[in-house]
Amino acid sequence: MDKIVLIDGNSILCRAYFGLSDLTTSKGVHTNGVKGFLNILFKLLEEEKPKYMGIAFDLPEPTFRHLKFKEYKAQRKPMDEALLSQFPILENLLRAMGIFVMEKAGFEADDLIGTAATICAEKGLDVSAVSGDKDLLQLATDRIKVRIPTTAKGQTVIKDYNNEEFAAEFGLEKPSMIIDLKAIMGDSSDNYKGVEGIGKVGATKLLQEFGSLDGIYENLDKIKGANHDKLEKSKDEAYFCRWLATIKTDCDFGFDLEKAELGNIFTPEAYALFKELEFKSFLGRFSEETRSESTAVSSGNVSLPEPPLKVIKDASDFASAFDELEKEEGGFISLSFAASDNEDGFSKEVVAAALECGSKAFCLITSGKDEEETLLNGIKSLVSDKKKLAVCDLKEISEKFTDIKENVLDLALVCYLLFPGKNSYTECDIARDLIGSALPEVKEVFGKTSITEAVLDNSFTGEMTMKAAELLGHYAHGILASAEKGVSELKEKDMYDLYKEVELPLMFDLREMEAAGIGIDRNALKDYGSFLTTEIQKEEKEIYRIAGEDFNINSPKQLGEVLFEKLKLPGGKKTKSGYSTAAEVLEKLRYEDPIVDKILKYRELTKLKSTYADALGGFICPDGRIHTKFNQTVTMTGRLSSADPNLQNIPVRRESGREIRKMFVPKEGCCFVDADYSQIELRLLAHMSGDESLIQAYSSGQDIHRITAAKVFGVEPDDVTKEMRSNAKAVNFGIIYGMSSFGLGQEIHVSRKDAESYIKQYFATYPAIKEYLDSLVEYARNRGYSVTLYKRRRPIPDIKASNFMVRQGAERIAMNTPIQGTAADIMKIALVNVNKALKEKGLKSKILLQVHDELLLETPNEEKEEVKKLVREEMMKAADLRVKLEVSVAAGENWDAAH
DNA sequence: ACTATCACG
DNA sequence: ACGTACGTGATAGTC
Repeated sequence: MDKIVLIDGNSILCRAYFGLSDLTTSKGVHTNGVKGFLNILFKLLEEEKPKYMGIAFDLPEPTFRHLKFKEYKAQRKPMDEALLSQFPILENLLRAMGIFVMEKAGFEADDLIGTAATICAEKGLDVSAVSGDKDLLQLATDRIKVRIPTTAKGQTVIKDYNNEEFAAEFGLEKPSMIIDLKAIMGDSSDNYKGVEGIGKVGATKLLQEFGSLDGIYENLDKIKGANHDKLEKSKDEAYFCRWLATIKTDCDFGFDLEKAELGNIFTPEAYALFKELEFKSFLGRFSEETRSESTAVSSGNVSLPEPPLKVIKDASDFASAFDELEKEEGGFISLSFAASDNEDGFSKEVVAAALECGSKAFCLITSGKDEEETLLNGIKSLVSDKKKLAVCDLKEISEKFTDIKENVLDLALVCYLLFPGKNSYTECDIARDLIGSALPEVKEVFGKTSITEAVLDNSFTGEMTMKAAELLGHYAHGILASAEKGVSELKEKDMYDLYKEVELPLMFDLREMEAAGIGIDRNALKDYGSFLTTEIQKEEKEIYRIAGEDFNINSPKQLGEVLFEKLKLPGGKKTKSGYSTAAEVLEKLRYEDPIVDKILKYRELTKLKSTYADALGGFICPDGRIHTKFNQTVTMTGRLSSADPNLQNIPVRRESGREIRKMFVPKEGCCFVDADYSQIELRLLAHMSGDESLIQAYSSGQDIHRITAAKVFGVEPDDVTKEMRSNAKAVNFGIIYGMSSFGLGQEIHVSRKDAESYIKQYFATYPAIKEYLDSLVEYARNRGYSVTLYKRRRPIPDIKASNFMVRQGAERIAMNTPIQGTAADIMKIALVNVNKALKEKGLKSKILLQVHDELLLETPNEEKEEVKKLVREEMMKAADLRVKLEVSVAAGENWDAAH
């Protein structure tokens, strides 16, 4: 049977707009609603595979009905400009995709859908009517299915209504009865009242008894008491509301089924618009052909003329290129490179480099280490204080450029500071975000993620190499064109120092750390893995025995069924897809059944085995060490992150996990020196808020959690119990996270009310902190972003969200980011200074890891005492605050022992 | 590609 | 009446 999907464009766009957090293109065009709309549209197309589709929009005109509506709707808040602006964008996009847009002056989208749905149902089509609210429900029949998608966190769930579902939810026989229901109960969103004093429950009861509004009034004398009077009084209003609530099914707007037939919606025109709207995730849906057809239409508009690119494959001709570049004027020479993996497993070899300066552009292609060296020396000879090297993401080859590190402008770092929170900082992103020009994506040109991969796969056939060279040329051009803008933007936002003094030198240091790697005891790791296997098998056996069946314990779905259905443990639904089996939930069921303990144990062991014991082994390089990647452009707060493997989440809290940590070992003749800031975030809170009593507590060197406990619980510091101290500690953490009483209560297992009183007491003790946190929210509200002591910014658009939950989340972020971010800044400064001091003193010690407030160094035994002292001092003096930064240092023969 | 879970700060 | 602490990354399971 052929199908038609009819969509209420207004209502779905609104729903998508409020469901998705703010999203704008680099030019500031709001697109979140359109994006959400498309998510829903694609989901519908996939689920239903309709032959026809129509999307209706309101186009009101001052007819009588609309005058009436206007009167009612005038009292609604005016629509956001950010939402309003997305209607024309969406309609254009739909038209470009060849989708039938239904609108006619003087008609509401509801009425157009009602009419189209009726016509189609009569023709025998299956109809799906899609709306973001329940207004369309009255249309539901066996033939017409009303579908209501909800968007939460980018995820779309669609609820369907036929006769049955409707009856189950509303307790009314037929969907059409919703008209009468609304007539009585009114509709607050449209601001009409219906019968005053009768709400949903009362109205439903009346309709169940009398069948319809007419039925009710025909039997008015049978209705006793208050309802009788209310109904009598509001009769006119009720009938008027029924008229308002009725969706018309006979609008004459010339509905033509043929026009609604769907063709290929992924047209070249649509592709161009998708690109313009920067919907990268959707681009993959377009075919290769469409893409190339479209790129012919929408060419990039780089703001400088692109010089012709000379490709040089013969290294003996490199010198002439360098000569020509040397003569060019300009503050920057740009570099875009392709690098292949070396056999050591972590370093790279530059195999091609595009360079552009002034009006000259070259792409130099190398083969072999010697040629690489010629290339690198040539590049570096061109760079000076007056002509800086502009690049994107130099880190992976930065060890080759340490001699010119002062004169590097890494635009990936620049753009991270300017626009944190993006998921990538490629040349394409940079050129787009800084100068609004569109560079071709690697993926579009090669269908692969990296140029090297594409080129090497094709074993350097001439054609592929030329294509790669050309692409690198575009990138070098985009980078050169973006460099000035990047610097001026940084300066305007007062972040140039942060870039020059912190992020740029840090990049070189991080690369040193990555290259150094860390030693790990391969055999111990393997043995522990085997041990875990036998332990896991024991637990598994017991679990199956108690459950009375074998099942996949790793599947939350199956586990939930066993625990809550088969074994009937108490605990209801918690997550979207079923029962929650998180440790937090299971912890409370410990005493209900011995299986729970075993599952917790099983989880602990399998986590250790799969994420650590097994996985880490796979990262050991030929040198016997693990070389993690420290990402410098990932987090929203300014922290680093570690990946491949993540060495910032190696277990420490439990003994079983610390076994893993013990396997990280220094090389022969060395020990580990581990230094960590003690309570840096709380100390920062004291400094930044200026709260005298917290500052005082710190400067007198007292146990801060104990002091807090004494003040919050109203006892002498000596009378603070263990439990009071640990609760106070949770309060201290909570403050940093912008806590809610609910969250705190959850964390320390007390009622929301008790938690509330702790918080109240805390703020009474430290009044300046309350003021400070409020001021952070106020700041973010006024400026749309938060800022750290060192001027790092984080945009917080949701601070103005109309959705309470979303806004409150943003407020917590506004409270946390300046603290967490400043701590991150300070650690970065400390890291750079420690590394500098080590070098100045000619020490051989190396920083291996950074774990947010901790540095791990590998130190020759004879340097141990000197390095301990040096690291501690450098970390302490990284920032000069009203509260002294305390650093604890220790040495050990493995990471656990040093910590 | 997304969810649930859990490791760390 | 909502549904709730901040920031990451990896795994296994499910779609």
